[in-house]
Amino acid sequence: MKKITISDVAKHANISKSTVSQYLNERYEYMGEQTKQRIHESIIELGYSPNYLARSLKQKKTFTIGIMVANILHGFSTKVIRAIEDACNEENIHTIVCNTDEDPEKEQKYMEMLQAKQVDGFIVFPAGENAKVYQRMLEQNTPLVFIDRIMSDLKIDTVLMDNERASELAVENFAKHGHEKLAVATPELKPYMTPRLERLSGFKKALQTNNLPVKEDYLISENLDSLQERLQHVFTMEDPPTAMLANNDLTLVEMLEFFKKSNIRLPDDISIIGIDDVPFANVYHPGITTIEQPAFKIGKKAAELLFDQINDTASEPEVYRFAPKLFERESVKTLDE
Amino acid sequence: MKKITISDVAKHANISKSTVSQYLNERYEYMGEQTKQRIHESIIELGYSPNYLARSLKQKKTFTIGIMVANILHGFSTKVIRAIEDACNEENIHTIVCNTDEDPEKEQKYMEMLQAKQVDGFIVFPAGENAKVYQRMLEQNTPLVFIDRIMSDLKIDTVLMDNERASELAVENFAKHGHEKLAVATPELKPYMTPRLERLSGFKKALQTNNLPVKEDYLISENLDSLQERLQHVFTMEDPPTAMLANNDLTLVEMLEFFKKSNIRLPDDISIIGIDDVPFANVYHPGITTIEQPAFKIGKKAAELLFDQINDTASEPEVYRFAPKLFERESVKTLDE
DNA sequence: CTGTTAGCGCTTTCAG
DNA sequence: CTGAAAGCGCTAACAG
Repeated sequence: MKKITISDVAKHANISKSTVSQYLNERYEYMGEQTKQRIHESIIELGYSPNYLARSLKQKKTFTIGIMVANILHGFSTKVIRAIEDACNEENIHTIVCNTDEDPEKEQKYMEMLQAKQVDGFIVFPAGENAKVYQRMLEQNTPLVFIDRIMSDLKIDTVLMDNERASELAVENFAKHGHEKLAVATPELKPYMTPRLERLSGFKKALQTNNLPVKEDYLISENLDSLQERLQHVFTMEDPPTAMLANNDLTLVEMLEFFKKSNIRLPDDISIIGIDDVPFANVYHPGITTIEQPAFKIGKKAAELLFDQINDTASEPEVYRFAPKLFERESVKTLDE
Repeated sequence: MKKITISDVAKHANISKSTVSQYLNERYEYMGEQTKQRIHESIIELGYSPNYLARSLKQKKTFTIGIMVANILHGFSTKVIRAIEDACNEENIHTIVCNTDEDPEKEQKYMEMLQAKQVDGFIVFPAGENAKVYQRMLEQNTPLVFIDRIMSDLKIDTVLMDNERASELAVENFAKHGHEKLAVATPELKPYMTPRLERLSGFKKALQTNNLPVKEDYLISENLDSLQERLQHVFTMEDPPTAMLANNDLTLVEMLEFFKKSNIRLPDDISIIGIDDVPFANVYHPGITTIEQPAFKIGKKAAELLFDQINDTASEPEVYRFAPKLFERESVKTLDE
């Protein structure tokens, strides 16, 4: 089946290409009613469908954006992406999402290929040390917004959760229930991993403002692979914590696995709170108190900021933070005096 | 910053456009070593990056495919997508994924827009009654492969799990542990929802081959919203089941919620198995025996089939089924005589 | 080994 | 109100 083009339609309707083009772009201000009719009929008769590629080439706009994410398998990313896609759908924009696996080279390659495909902009969860790449985009005026990680050297719109507030929420909840020996577990820290860093610093700050002791041994930052060993160590200390914050969902799962294996009972032996939403929070025994990231708000905002940049209606780049929300369930035990 | 094009490079290198084009496409068979050098230098000096749009227009190939999925928030879809993207990455193909929310109109609109963008093909989780749309694609020779749902009227490559086998696996496991009163819960059935249908039919068949009674009351197919009520009813019958299969992850969660609320203990009061992988299977008390879909294999195969169609190396359309895998944990109790 | 030429399918002045 | 013509950036014969 041969591709049929605008010229075929024009010929069929006995009219010129440009008029058909006008019609397609709904610029029928001065167009004859019957011309319109004729075009319309020809289009359906021929089963014409326009070639956006050609249009984009001319208009220098593809109505396509790129999203760079570490891994779509991660729940937070997936939600953010969904929110972005919903926002894009309203504007008839499509999204190409790429998994960088936290590999800066892979990210760079993807971004360059998408640029070659002339995408209108990028929303990226930055994969670490790629500053020069972003810098170049900036210089080329490529619309760009970051999610989740702040790169302080770069003037780029960034949207993320108020991570310090999240830890604070957790600490306050533990404190309210009478806990004083608070621990936190976070995966390995890297300088560009804003959320982990901020959640940890927020935790420490909150300890202080709540006049709670900060014990270095309780501040666990460890590769997920070896987290369980580390926990093993902490929970065989003579004065183990009574409450523990999981800095993200993966950490939570590791913790739970460890507790299960070690026969440490929730919430009697240990109270926990997890940052990040997990699908089983409700059905677990006990239900797990969680602090959710406003993933949809974050995605929506990021999309809006990008659209503003694309449409040249953007203001100065800023960092936008969204409030976390605590869902109290049963995993924090109330301690009596 | 003005976009710099192939002509600029040609001019800068004192050479013609076509030679530069050759260079870019690595057809430097007869190209002078120094010409190559010159081009190379000009390219970096000018910071040239090719415009794939223009190339695609000419070549009639965009190296982009569309994926239509009900909702990326669903775990199975996400995994399949990830597998597809990995396969695409090897071929330098990009994917545009669209959420249809099971809405055929939305699906149709998306597919038509992507066709207008000249994508090279589609992988789709069909959203129900859109046969005419697919039919048209077929007639236009648009490469197309289905995942998860079979549309028997259409000759289209389809890849999915062997769903009947999954239920059979569950029944066998229950039987092995001495259970005879087996129930199954599935969300609402629609004629095009192959997996649900097949899992249910597989369940019944397996009951028979294992000489187990099939009791209609135990075959629960219900909207997720009202599933809990229905379970309530089943578990207050005089002769409740001792084992129950959750036909998918969402159903599992509903079931667990119900059991928790109703103080029905796992696995003492009820044994369960869930089809679909869930992130908490291991950490739950008790660990939940699950039957996993080979999502990655499915995604990979779908991508390969699509590539074959794109490259005109495809054989006759077929249905490909992949084996499920059972992970035994602690949610099935062994019954004594 | 390199340059010329003619498009890919569409949009967009600019005349008429 | 409609048509002619140029051109978006690149590729692909075909000459030379």
